[in-house]
Amino acid sequence: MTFDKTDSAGYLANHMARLFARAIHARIKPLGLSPGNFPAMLELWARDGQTQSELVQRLDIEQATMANTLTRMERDGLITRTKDADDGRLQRIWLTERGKSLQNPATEAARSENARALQGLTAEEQDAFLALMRHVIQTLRVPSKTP
Amino acid sequence: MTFDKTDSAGYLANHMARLFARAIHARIKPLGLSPGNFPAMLELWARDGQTQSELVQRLDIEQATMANTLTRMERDGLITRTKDADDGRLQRIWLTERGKSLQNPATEAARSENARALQGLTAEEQDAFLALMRHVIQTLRVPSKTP
DNA sequence: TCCTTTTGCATAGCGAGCTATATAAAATCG
DNA sequence: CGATTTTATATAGCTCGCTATGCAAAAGGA
Repeated sequence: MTFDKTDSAGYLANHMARLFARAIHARIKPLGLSPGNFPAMLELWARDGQTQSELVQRLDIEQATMANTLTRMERDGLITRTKDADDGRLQRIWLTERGKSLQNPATEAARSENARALQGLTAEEQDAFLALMRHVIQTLRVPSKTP
Repeated sequence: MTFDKTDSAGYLANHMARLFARAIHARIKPLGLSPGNFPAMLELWARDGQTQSELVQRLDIEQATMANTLTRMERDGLITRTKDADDGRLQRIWLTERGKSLQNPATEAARSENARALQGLTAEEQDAFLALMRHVIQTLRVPSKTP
């Protein structure tokens, strides 16, 4: 039995994600951003002052991964962390002025890279592609019970 | 201007690839494999004794990444490396017996995880999804010239 | 109230991706 | 032929994903 990697959804997903990361990295590096902190920035641009656990939940990232990412982002002057006054366990995450100022250029970079990646597809194909990815993501999010 | 991550091909690609990696990792861990060495194993199962640079080219992975992956695979008893007699620069990569023996269980694991991920899609939708990913990969492989 | 459990975050340690750089062997060029 | 360039691999050092653990604060139960 042969196994053709170009017929494997998992292989193609990995390859495509690596190519997206390479491309977006090249675009946002001049802004002082990197692919790993982009999702957190998106969340914070939408609502500043979220807690770490809120970000973890919304982005489907492990808590430890988020903690490390936030440490790098703080080091790089994108965010600050403050303890919540009411609940001493909570760390609230706040964008710095520099972090806020990157919203327009960064989202513009992402938008244009997305457009480039989907170029050559009709509008209907683009919509279908996004819908298919969302569907597969939903399916994969329910863990497989390997019996 | 809002930026919805669930409308972003790059964000969805990253999320989907992480979910695939989590799932396939759970399935092949009992075999002593991990997601990163699966592509190299696929190549070697198809043709044993390839050089590192051949693997790099076929898998679209950076040379340094491949070198490190092969070091781990050698450590884990999946492969051995031998210097080529004719060209002293070349390292040829050979599967161990254990490496060869994993072909059937590993490809079976990948096949069934792929099937699970695409479950709920019609056969036509599944084909279309793979074709769309291949198309986007081809587009992304030509580097963007940011002017 | 005190003890236990739950929750939120941090840290250690590994895999796997990347860039940049070093080194050896082969190929090429004057 | 000798010097230079090219090719193949290795290494250093970073990001960012993961699991496993530890610890402090809050919540809940006897």
